Amino acid sequence: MPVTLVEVAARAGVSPATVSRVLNGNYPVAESTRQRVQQAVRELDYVVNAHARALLHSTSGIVGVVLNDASDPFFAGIARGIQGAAAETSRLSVICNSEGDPEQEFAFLELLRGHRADAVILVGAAPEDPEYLAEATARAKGMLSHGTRLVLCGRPAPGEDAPGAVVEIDNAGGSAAITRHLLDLGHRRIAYITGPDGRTTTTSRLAGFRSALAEAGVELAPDLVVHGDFSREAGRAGVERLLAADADFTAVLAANDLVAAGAVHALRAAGRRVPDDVSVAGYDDLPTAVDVWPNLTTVHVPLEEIGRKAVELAFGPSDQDSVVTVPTALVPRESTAAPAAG
Amino acid sequence: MPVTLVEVAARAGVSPATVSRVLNGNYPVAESTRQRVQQAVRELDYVVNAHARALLHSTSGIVGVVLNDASDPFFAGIARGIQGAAAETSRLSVICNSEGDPEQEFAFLELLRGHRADAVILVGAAPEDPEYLAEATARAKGMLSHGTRLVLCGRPAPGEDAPGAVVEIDNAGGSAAITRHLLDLGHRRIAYITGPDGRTTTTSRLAGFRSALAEAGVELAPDLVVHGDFSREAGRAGVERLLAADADFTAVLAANDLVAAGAVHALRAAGRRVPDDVSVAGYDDLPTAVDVWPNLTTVHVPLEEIGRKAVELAFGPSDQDSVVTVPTALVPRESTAAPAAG
DNA sequence: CTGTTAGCGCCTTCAA
DNA sequence: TTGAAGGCGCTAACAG
Repeated sequence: MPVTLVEVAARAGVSPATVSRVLNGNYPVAESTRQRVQQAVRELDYVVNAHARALLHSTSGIVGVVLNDASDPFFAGIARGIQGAAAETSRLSVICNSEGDPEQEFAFLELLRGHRADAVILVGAAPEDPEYLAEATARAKGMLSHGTRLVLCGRPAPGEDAPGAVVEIDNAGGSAAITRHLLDLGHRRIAYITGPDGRTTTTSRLAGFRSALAEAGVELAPDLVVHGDFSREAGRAGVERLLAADADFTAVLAANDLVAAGAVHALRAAGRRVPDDVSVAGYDDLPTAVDVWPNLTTVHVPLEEIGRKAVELAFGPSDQDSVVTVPTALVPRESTAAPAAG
Repeated sequence: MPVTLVEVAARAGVSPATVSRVLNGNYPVAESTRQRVQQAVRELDYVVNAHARALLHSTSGIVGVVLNDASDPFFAGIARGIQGAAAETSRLSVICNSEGDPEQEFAFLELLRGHRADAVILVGAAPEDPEYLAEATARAKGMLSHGTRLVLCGRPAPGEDAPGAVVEIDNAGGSAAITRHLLDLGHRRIAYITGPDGRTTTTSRLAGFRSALAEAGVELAPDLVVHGDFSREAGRAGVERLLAADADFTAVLAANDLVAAGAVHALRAAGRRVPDDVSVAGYDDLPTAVDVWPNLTTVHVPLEEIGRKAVELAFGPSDQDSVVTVPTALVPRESTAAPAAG
């Protein structure tokens, strides 16, 4: 149904090759001929078939992005950066929501490979399951050997020998920094609501928290760590569990800002004032951190920049695999304060 | 670099045609042959070249989504629905952020046409500029005549004769409903912070507000309508302008929840309690509506469902262009209450 | 400067 | 049940 180059050629009274040359502009064509061709292109409303072109070049101009859920503000931020950087080089970014399901993730990888994506960017925490790791590494090798660049984004490289570039977030560092912030305010009994179990991000953020406590010589009561995921609901449930267990804490550090938002709610519902009675801190500095009242103290993660960096690595000149670690920064706001005396 | 079907054929000791038949499964092949072919496919880690296939079928399996900004929760919600529905039919969704710029929007349309997208879904409010309308209508006709389905989502059809399917949001209706909610609580001096000027969504939400007031016989002071966009900042600035002008109001209705969140902030900063001194209401029921304190009274818009509906229209059996209007629903929460006496 | 030719990877007749 | 041949739309050689 769409117009083809041959039809344009016929209309302009030239050969297909000439039309192609006008379109691509990498070749001398007489001005008058060019005019006629462009005229015909406009009249027929012709657009080159990207597939036919991809067949020749074995490059498609598409960037695959595989993430848990693009409507989650964390992923949305990164995806935005990727999309922007890709668009600047006339590349199309294809977003695939894996819902955190490895099977779906692999299925999308396959689809993208079929479309000969120039690069695939895997965003977000990875399962720590060794079986997954093995499979992922194998897939990664497959993609690379078939000419698709692979970038891991927000997750560490699956192993020493695993190929591909990596944009890591300094999760442990940021987590330690915000923990020290709470310690500096005078908190000693800090509860922690984790992310989903068995994910790299969860582990490293928790590790940062523990290490900062250890460094300060503060012991962590085991009942102060409650498991959750990255949702508001987890924050609410986490605080409710802490309160039900009558746990003794003056601050809550949450795996991310959504969890922190949920925690603030639950605390308020239980009649505890934030930060007067309990301080709450989050992570990621999502846009919603300033919707929460009091505004969340959190750790800024430059999401959009991470996305751009990933594209840069994907198409950068460097042929060797590189690892970039993006720094994080403490953002003190109103949800944290010194603990009440006593 | 990637493996081709011919190589698989060679490895399996059969002809390319046979491999193709095994892959597509629409044709009888001897069981033993099938086995050998599948073996070869696995060994070589072969994936069909989607471009070569697209060349034959003139269908690509991709759905283009053009929106302002996928990291905006409104668009993110719709995009999520689209992506889910598309994935269920093995289609890839390509997200393009136009940043609200018509030129970029058209550029993406061009790109998507080049990729022979099976359908293009245009999401979000459209400029009301007649020049834009004309251009958009022309483009739409072009796409359709070249075999790409077009669905407008969250914007009205550009005109009577404009082609394509439409998923409309009942903006005027929802806006009228929430206005009545405020009226029922006893508010008479309601300020309104609008969306960006000259956009269909802005206009229809404002119209709903006005019509509900008119219906109730309440006159609207012109200084109570302040212009903004769909951001938190606009909400903040809007309230500050109202306060600076010493405007007389007991409630603020915002164009969406982000604006409402900003409004709540500014009111609190000015020492006005919500809802005791001033009620605030939003629109869209974005996830962040419950992060705001007090939780926002708003109008629920089924974003994900809208996305799914759009895909349905795009690939549904119906050949005629259809218009679906998605209903909205009032969600009363804590940010609205009866005005203080006096 | 322009036209002709061949082929990218695959699928679909048509024959065998 | 399988193979051979042609062509989808385009571009990169190679002539002219």
